[in-house]
Parts: sequence; structure tokens; C-alpha cells
Amino acid sequence: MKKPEDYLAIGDAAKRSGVATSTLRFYETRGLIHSIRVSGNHRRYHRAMLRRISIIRVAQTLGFSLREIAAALDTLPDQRTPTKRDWEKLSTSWGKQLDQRITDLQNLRDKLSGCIGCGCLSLKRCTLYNSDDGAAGLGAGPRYLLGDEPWSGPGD
Amino acid sequence: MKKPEDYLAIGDAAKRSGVATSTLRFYETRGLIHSIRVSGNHRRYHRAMLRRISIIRVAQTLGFSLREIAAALDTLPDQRTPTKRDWEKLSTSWGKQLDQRITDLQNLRDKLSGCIGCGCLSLKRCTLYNSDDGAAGLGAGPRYLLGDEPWSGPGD
DNA sequence: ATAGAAGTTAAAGTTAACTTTAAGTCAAGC
DNA sequence: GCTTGACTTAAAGTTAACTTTAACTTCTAT
Repeated sequence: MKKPEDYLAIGDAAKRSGVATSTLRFYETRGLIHSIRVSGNHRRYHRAMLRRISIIRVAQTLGFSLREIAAALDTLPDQRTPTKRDWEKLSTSWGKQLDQRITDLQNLRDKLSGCIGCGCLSLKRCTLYNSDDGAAGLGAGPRYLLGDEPWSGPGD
Repeated sequence: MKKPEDYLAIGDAAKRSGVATSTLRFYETRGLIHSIRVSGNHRRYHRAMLRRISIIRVAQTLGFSLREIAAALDTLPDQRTPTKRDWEKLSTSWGKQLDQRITDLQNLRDKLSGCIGCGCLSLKRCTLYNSDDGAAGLGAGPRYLLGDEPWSGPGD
């Protein structure tokens, strides 16, 4: 069942998946993908990994972190090529999360609209200030650092 | 016009704005805010800075990077409290960018929907694979590193 | 006058997602 | 037999947005 032709060297896997070899090694340290070793300690990736790699990349485009992706992939079989059903479950779940992010952004957008004309940046009760929705974290950079200190309001 | 009461020590500015003193110093190195120095080399922030700091925080919630925020703030007066008109211009521009991000996300969502049932992760021409829309960069982490290598397709 | 709170700077640490570099191993072709 | 190309690991570098630490200095109140 598992013929040698089913396995790719890291360089070939890189070419076929479109990601750098260093990235593949990195993904492996993060448990996102797996390999077997052959003589000389060289890695060999099963062809099924190619699809796994593709899924990872798609998920990143959708805005998920590697940590989240790893968690999602843990629900998939490692060595078996994910079935249509597997992918359906994953993508449905991701779709819901995407919807949530869109909703969050729209809420923020509404709040901003309400604030555009009013000059309310001077007000203590500006909805934008006191909004604690999950929308923070959508931008770039490490959001986990933000909000460490409780936000006591602008006081102006 | 500029009375001493108009100036705050860094600790007071931190308390009133809700951000840590270290953050204020950091923002200053990035040119986001400014201060004057009094005896003993201590910083003093003009009260107008409080509003500037608030704007920075709001913009971050909206998902903008400090670099983008700095650029936007450069269109504002430094020492003068931003007027309602100033804020209107800023927030309008930010609103448009928010709209764009929402649109991008929705496009992505549509593509995902189209792919949920079809099992197309196995296809070379899956729209999700070959989507090069600006939606990448909405997630966490440094997206500038992604896409360095041209994406030659999954090949599976 | 002196303790303690608050300030100052420079440098290093943190997280994510990788890349780059250094130094060495292996296999294949000529 | 030897060069070349592909591989391996471990460690350090990169960016963003801060925080933490170290080593001092200064202000404030008693």
C-alpha cells in the first residue's frame, strides 16, 4: 500500500507545495506535518502531506494562526489523505469563524460611522473607546500584549 | 497660552490615557507623540497629547499598524488639539479602509463557501489556492514574510 | 537629610512565523 | 576520487509592538 513512489524528498515536496524547505522543517517542529526518515537521516514526506500543506496555506490566507491550524488539523488523520468529508468539516468550522470576524469588523465599522461626525473622541463614553469586542486582534502584530493594563478611559 | 497646568508628567499621562509609561516612551521613539523636557530631564506631555494617544488606541482597535497610524497622524497638528474636522478626515479615511477589509474578507468567505462542498482542495484551479487578493495580512503574525516565494500551485 | 516614589536610558526579552547562517553529512555523477 | 548538490541540525536574525530589567538620577515628603 505504501510504495516508495508515494514519498517525496523535502526538496521535491517544497517544489510541489510551493513552500520553502525551511518552512516545511519549521512546520514539522510545530507538529503541523510529519515525515519518515530514510538512510542518511533524510526526510521523506508522504504524498498525502501535500494536501495537508495546502490546507495549512489556505487556512493562513483565511487568517488563522498556525496554533489554530494545528488544533484543527489534529482532528484530521495524519497519514491518510483527508477525505471530502474531512475537508467539509474543517471548512465549515472555518467559515463560521470567518463570519464572526466579518461581523466583528462590521460592528466596529458601525461604531466608527457613529463617531465620524460627532467629534466624540473627547467624550468619556465614546463607544469606540469602551468597545471590548473581539475585534482587537484583527490587525497586525502581537495583540496578546495589548490590554494588559485595564483600560480606565481617556478621562478627557 | 501654554500654562504649566497644561502639562502632565509621564505617570499622570499614563494614568489618564490608560497606557503604560513604557508604552508612552515607546510611542515617542516612533514619533507618534511628543513631549517637552523639564528640569531633571523629565518629560512633560501637553494635554492635547491625551487625545492623540486616544486616537492611536482607537486606530489600533480598528486594526491599523503603528506605522500606518503614524502616517495618518502626520496629517494632524502636533501641539494643537485635533479639531472635529481633523478627526472627521481621519475617521473617514479609516472607515474606507475598514470597508475594504470587510469586502476582502467577504470575498474570501464566498470562495470558501464555494469550496466547502466540492472537495476542490485536490484541484489545481481551486479559487482559494490561487486567490491573490489582499486578504492575506488580516491574520496575526508577520505577513510580509509570506509569499516571498512565488506560489506555483499545489500540483496535486 | 534621607527614604521612597517616580523618572531616565539602553539593552535585552517576548510572540509569531519564518529565514538565514554556520558547520557538517551523504549520495550521485564524472 | 572528488566535486557538487541536496540534506541535517542548532542557533541566531527579522518585524511589530511592547515589556522587563538594570543601573542610575531626581523629585517629594517627612
